[in-house]
Amino acid sequence: MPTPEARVRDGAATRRRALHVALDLFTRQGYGATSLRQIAEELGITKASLYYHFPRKDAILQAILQERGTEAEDVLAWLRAQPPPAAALEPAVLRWVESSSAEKLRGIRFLQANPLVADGLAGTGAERIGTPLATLADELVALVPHPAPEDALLLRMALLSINAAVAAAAQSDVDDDVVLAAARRSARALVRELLADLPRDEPREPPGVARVSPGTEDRR
Amino acid sequence: MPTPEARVRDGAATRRRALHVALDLFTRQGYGATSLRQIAEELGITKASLYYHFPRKDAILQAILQERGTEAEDVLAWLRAQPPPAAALEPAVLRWVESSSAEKLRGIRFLQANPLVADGLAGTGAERIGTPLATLADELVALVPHPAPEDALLLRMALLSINAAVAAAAQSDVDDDVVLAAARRSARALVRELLADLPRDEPREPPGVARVSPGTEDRR
DNA sequence: GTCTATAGACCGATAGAC
DNA sequence: GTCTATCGGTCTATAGAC
Repeated sequence: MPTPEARVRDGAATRRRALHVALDLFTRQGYGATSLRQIAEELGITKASLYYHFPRKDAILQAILQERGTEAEDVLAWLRAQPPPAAALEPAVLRWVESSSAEKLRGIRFLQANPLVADGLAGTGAERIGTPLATLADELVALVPHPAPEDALLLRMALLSINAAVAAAAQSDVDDDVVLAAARRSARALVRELLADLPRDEPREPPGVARVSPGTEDRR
Repeated sequence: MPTPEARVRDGAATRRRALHVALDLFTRQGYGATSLRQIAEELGITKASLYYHFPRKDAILQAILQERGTEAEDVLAWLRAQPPPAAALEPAVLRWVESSSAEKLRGIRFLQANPLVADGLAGTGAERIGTPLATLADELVALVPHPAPEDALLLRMALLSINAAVAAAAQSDVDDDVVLAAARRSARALVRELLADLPRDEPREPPGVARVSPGTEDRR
C-alpha cells in the first residue's frame, strides 16, 4: 500500500509502461544493445528510478517473458485427449498456429530479434515457451507412422510457421492478418507434405497428395 | 611485400583464422556480445594485434559478409532466360534452395543469430544478399496469375525455407543433409500450396492439389 | 606482425537526499 | 517514486616500443 503523501507518479503504471517500451526497444535494437538509460529516457525518468521497479536489467526481460501464454501446454492437453492418432496431427498443428494473437506476434518478433538471449536464459520463463513446444513437437512426431530422418524437422517447421511468416514479413509492412493467413497455409501445406509420401503400409489413405483431415479449417 | 626479417607469423593466415574464429563466436554469442579481446585470445594474439588486420570491429563483419555468394543473382539471371512464365516458379525456388552448401549454412546460422546486425549495416555486403533475394522474390511473385494478399509472403517463405529449416533445427543436432532435405520439401510444398488454389482462369492445370511442374526434382 | 599501456566512452548497479 | 552523483567494470580504439 503506497504512502498517500508525496508526488507519487503511480508506480504500477510506470512499470507497465516500462515493460512496453522495453519490449519495443529490445525488438528493434536487441536486448544487449539497449541500455537502461535509453529505456528510462523514453519513459521520462532516470536510470536510477528504473532500478526502483526492476532490481536488475534482466529482471525486465524476465517480466516480459513471464507474460507469455501457455498455448503449447493447452494444445498438448487437447492432443492427449484425442482418440485417433494420425488424424489429429493437422488439427493439432493448426491449433497451435492459430493460437496467435497480435500480442503473441509482438513476442515472436522479440524472440526473432533476440534468438541468443532467449535460449541463453534459464529458469526465467523462456523455457515456459521452448520446452512445452518441444514436447508438443515430440508427441506429434510420434503420430507419424514411419518418420524419415527429416520428418521430425519438417514437423517442427510446420509448428514454427508463424515464426517463419514473421521472419519473411520482416522489413516490409504486412498486416498481421496477412502474416497469420500465410502461416496457416504454410502449416497446412507442410503437414500434408509430411503425410503425403509415407511408406503406405497403412493403406487407409488414398494415394497421392491427400487431404488427410478436413478438420476445422476456414480455407477462404 | 613483407620485410624478410623479424618473427613474422604469416599475416594472411592470421587474417583467415581470425575471420573463421570471429564468424564462429558471432554465431554462438552474437556480434555485439563478442569482444575483440575474446577473438584475439582465441587466436593467441592480443587485441591490438588484431587491429593490424582490421581497422575497426565492423571491418571483420564486412569481410565476413563480403565472402557471401551471388547465388540470388545467378538464379535471377537463370530466371530471366526462361521462356515459360508460371512453370518456371517451382524450379526457380528449388534452384535457390539447393544452392546451399555447408559453407552457406554457416552464413545462414550467423544471420539467424544476428538478425539486427545484418540489416542494420549498409553498404557492407549485407545488401548483396538481401536486395537480390528481394528482387528474386518480386519477380517470382509476378509469375503468379492472381496473387492473394498473402501469396507474396508465402513465396518469400518458400525462398526462406532453408532459413526456416535451420531455425527449426537449432539447439538440436541435425545433420546438414537432413536440414537441406527438409528445406527442399518445404520449398516444394509451399510453392504448390501457392499454385494450388488459384482462381482458375487459365484452365491448363488439372483441379485439386496439382503437380505443377515435375521439374528436375529428386524426391527421394 | 605482435606487443604493452592507456585514453575515452559507456554501461550496469549502488548510495543517499528529497 | 524519483532524483543526483558516483563506483567499478568492460569495451573500442590508438600510441608507440620491439
